[in-house]
Amino acid sequence: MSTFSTAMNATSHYQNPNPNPNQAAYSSTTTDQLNELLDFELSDYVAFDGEFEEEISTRDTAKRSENVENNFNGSLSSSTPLASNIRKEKNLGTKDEFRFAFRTKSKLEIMDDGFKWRKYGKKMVKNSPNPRNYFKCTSEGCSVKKRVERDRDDPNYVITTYEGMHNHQSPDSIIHNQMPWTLQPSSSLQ
DNA sequence: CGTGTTTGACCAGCGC
DNA sequence: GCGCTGGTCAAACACG
Repeated sequence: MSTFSTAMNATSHYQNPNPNPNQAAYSSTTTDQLNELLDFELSDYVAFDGEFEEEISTRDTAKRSENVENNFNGSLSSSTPLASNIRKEKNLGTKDEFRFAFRTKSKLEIMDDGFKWRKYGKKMVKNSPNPRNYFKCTSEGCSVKKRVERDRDDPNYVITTYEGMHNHQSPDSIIHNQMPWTLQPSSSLQ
């Protein structure tokens, strides 16, 4: 199966097995409302099919983020506010693993995406002054991982990469019956 | 005491 | 083979 098609379903039909881009919020609220509710902006995200290239999420981000933010701030109610932000990576490998990365303007590195994560590592990476944090989903039998790091080009942005697919519902969505991937800045995790 | 974080050590992959 | 780098492990630690 194509994992990219899964990603496309996720972006167009809210069937993302992973949390994320709170597109629903985009389509139903104004920028001001969003800014009031959330102190971050989703600025970019990338769906991967197969092999993931680390550089993709930071490559040329300055230019793209400008475009994205202009879109976001100027035409939020347009029909395709995110269309230009979806990028398909070449399928360079045969791995079936689902990977999904996006870039968020946020003061906080940790997004409360409804899932429960356990931090298992922190590493300084080459060519970046900021450490990369490694998380695993704590749900039993779920091996989804995510990496979180600040954009080396613009520390105001946080790059989050999800790897794998959740085999369960978001606990938060069960409790609150809300979109499971609605992101919220979290102060409960450090 | 249970749960989650920190952090140094370890391992695997890759380029030379 | 060796060194570099990214990713993971696990013991120690912190906290409620």
